[in-house]
Amino acid sequence: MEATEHDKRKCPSHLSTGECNKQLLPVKDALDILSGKWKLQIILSLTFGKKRFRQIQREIPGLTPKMLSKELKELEINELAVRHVYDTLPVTIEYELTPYGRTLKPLIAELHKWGTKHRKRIIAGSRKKSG
Amino acid sequence: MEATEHDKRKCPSHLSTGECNKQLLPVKDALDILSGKWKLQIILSLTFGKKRFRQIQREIPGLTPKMLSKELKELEINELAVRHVYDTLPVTIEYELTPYGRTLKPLIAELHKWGTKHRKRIIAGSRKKSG
DNA sequence: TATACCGGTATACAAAAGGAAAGCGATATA
DNA sequence: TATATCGCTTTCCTTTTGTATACCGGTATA
Repeated sequence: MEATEHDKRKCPSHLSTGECNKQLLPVKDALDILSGKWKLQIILSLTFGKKRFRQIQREIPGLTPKMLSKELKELEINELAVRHVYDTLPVTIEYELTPYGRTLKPLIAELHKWGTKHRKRIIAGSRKKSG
Repeated sequence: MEATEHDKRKCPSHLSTGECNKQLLPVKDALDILSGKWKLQIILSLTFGKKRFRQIQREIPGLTPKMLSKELKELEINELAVRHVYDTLPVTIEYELTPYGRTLKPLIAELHKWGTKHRKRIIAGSRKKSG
């Protein structure tokens, strides 16, 4: 009843392969937004308040201005962060998480939850393998 | 009271920068497991039952054996999938999601939820920008 | 004048991810 | 003998991602 006789079975009968993949698009979107070497750290940095460019850079060792610039732009495009320009002399610029950006919080919390369990499991597993 | 006078503020006072980054490691783990061009599709394919190598490949247009092989290995290492070798002639091989692999479901659902809202928001936004 | 900070950009390069195509040993089919 | 299927691996190549470094115009500070 559960062996190898399901050669044609793929998706639930009401979904074509194409529809299945379509379901994955939003998942990929969410994943893309969080992916990239510095995104999470930058988002985390901004959850603690408005920050200036150099300030973020100083907080995150190894982060180059090019990368920071690029990632901040992506956050802006996705409306997760805003760039404020203050009319001082010289101009002061600050980046801030938007309320929308803060809606990522529960999602990141879920990732953290699963990731924490996974760390325990895999580390425990590798200990066992040689014991 | 919320302008530029918080130059030293970074993390909550009880967390050092190092501790903050440590909190991000499990999040990155979870992200890494789901990242990669074909992972989600492969996982999805396996949620509908055991599958043989070529079978998965046929279901996912564009997926090369090299990539499939690589991604399946990663799933195995993380104990999200198992590789069964049946003693037939020639040997038959099947891949299956583990119960542990199925624990990804709620996480993927969360990603889907957020991603769906985000799609709507960004698509609506880009319509507005030229209207 | 020289130095440093600000908010970045530009250029060149290296590393990682992914794609295209061929091939391998085995079995089956004609 | 020639062809095809299975479960992959290998090699070479392109694209994407990230790094290193220098630089820009502007202001401030010595």
